[in-house]
Amino acid sequence: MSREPFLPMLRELARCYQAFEAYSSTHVRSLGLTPSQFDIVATLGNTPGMSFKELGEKTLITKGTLTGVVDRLAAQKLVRRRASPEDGRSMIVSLTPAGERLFERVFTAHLAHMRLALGRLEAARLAQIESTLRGLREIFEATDGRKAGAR
Amino acid sequence: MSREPFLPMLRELARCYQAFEAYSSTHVRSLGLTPSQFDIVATLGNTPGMSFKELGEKTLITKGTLTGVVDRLAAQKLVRRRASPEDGRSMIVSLTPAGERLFERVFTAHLAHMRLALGRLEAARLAQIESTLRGLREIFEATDGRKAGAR
DNA sequence: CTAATATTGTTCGCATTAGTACTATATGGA
DNA sequence: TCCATATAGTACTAATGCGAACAATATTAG
Repeated sequence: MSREPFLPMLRELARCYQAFEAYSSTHVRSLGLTPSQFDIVATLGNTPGMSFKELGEKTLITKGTLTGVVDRLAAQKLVRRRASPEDGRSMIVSLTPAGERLFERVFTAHLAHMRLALGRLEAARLAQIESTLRGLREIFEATDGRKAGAR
Repeated sequence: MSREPFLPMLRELARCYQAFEAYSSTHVRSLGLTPSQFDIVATLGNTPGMSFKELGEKTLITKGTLTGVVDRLAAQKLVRRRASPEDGRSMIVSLTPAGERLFERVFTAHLAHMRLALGRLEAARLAQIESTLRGLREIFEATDGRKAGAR
């Protein structure tokens, strides 16, 4: 068979992320937003707005997807686009007043929901988990996938 | 602001999983499969087949999605459905001979690719990461999201 | 046995996702 | 200046992904 010692760990990574997503997104959807829409509203809250590029980096949504998600939020009058005064290629996305109100309501509720699950974890434990995750992420980011055949 | 101590950890969880997905799926796609298709082929490899329910549980793909993914694999003659002899509601999915050949080729290549990134991690370190992830997952699974308002 | 209930897989609607090609604009160097 | 290249966002395609409704079959209460 395979006998690769890292497979159980990878399986647990996928299951852990799925469990987080299931816990978080069920609540987000009950508030009337998709997870992506929530990410965007939460990221734009209490900011003067930002470019698609910056918004994509913060939310981990690729630009092709972002166009569509912002389109649907704009159709609901929750965000607005305006041209960047500095870069003719760039668009600034920001919350409308209705978007700000939604942000206040939904972000607070979602924080409370997450606190339900994670509120009992101590700071040191949180830091340890975060450090473990960062270490693993850096391994993937540092590995050059192009030389897949190399030893 | 928020000042929730768990937010940085959640952000790192999302980034870590994304980095894994990016590393893994780029390679899988270069082999001609989508990540979901690869998961299914890898799960069915070296088995006599299994029901949609079991396949969905192992791959973390929900049943509604699974129908479509299996449809597309079946259109490529890589998997086949047959009725379960035990349960009239249930379908058994298994690899065709072409699917078996694909499994051998693609699974081996993907393991090598993952070994590139993770091969240097020691067993103890892997176990520690896995344990951290399992602990976090169990917190999400144990928390009843329905009483979101409760203390 | 029979009605109520649960489970399995499919279908549907809607939204996201990655990848690629494309347009418009910026930026660099000759 | 002018050209080559890089970058920002959009358009497009194909494939997930989830939730809800559905038909067929199984299970259980009575």
